[in-house]
Amino acid sequence: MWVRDRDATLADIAAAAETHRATLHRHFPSRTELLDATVRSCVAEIVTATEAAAIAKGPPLAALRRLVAAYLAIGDHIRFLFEDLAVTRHPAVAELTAADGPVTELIRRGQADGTLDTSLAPAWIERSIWALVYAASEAVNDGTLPAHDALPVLLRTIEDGITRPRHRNRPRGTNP
Amino acid sequence: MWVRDRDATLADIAAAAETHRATLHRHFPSRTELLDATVRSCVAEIVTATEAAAIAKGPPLAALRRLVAAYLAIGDHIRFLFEDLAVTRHPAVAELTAADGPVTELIRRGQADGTLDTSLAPAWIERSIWALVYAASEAVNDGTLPAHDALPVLLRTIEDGITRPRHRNRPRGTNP
DNA sequence: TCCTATTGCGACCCTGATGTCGCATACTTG
DNA sequence: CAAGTATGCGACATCAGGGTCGCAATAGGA
Repeated sequence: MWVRDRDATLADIAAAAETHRATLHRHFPSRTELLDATVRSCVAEIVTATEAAAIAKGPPLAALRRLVAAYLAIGDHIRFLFEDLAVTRHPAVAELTAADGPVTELIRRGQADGTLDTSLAPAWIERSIWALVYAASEAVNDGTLPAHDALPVLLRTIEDGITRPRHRNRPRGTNP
Repeated sequence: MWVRDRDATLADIAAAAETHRATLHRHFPSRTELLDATVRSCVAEIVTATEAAAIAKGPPLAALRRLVAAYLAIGDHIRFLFEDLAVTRHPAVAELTAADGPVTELIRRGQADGTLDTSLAPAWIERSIWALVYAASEAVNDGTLPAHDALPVLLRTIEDGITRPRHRNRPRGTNP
């Protein structure tokens, strides 16, 4: 796979790509440019997924669920961007998370219509979603969480936390 | 501070410790031994905090709250251990998270007494707690979340998720 | 078929970081 | 005060990894 470990040598990466180190240098003059390109590619993937989820339309909670599902589906990319601080601090990634973007807007909509907790700051809600999506993806990746439960479990955790439900009257989950 | 960046040169670390690189080598022959020692120290800190929270005693939810508060208080250490994959994979850390330890036991107790959701696997609950504690610590660290709200906000998120409360009848939080 | 672009491959240099030593200088402890 | 210990300090060896180059082989298109 790609740059699984940031420690990976260019030789390792080339080997993983079944090519030669020199060839790698022909495409990406320096190591940092390779990293940049990879990061940008991943960020683009996430942006695409976000747009595909049509966040701005429909009830906020449903939109949020679509978004989370979309993110979980590209968990590899999410993990790559957030598993390494040096990558996470990359401008492109920082912009993705820090910015007051469409996700923040969605959260505000959710708070406005009474779906989401207004006592939590949108920035924190957004961050906690990222954190849980990352955790779920990691869990799926290392086999702790079966892939087919991952989404409902993740949604349940994000929406209602880990305590026992007091009353269960809202539909949830996307699979039967 | 310590090994804030794993990329930090030994010279950097020595400088940060206001000492000389050679002196560092006298204490820790190799770089990896230094890392080991630091990781072990952090893990020990966490173990101590866990024990101090007296997890095994009292109502599970209250115990969980004590635990989360304790973890948040040593957020620096938690971040250090989890912000870098190479560190996270360190045997000592892996043992801390993967093991079926006292926290897992606490979660089982919580599920048994009806406090925690039994539809979520204990391993997942444990992981999501780590993820949210990490996220909160990070948020406090970078100024996104005011330090004084961090704990109640974190507990709220862990326990009830991000959706609007249907009924609020349980006391929460440790500060007025 | 021939021409061109791309790749494989090995050799090379260079930089930066690690690890080692020897010595001079405090600092503490008896 | 004296001995032993820890530290500051610079010099040095080593080495892994990044980046460059030239050349042969191959593929692919006109």
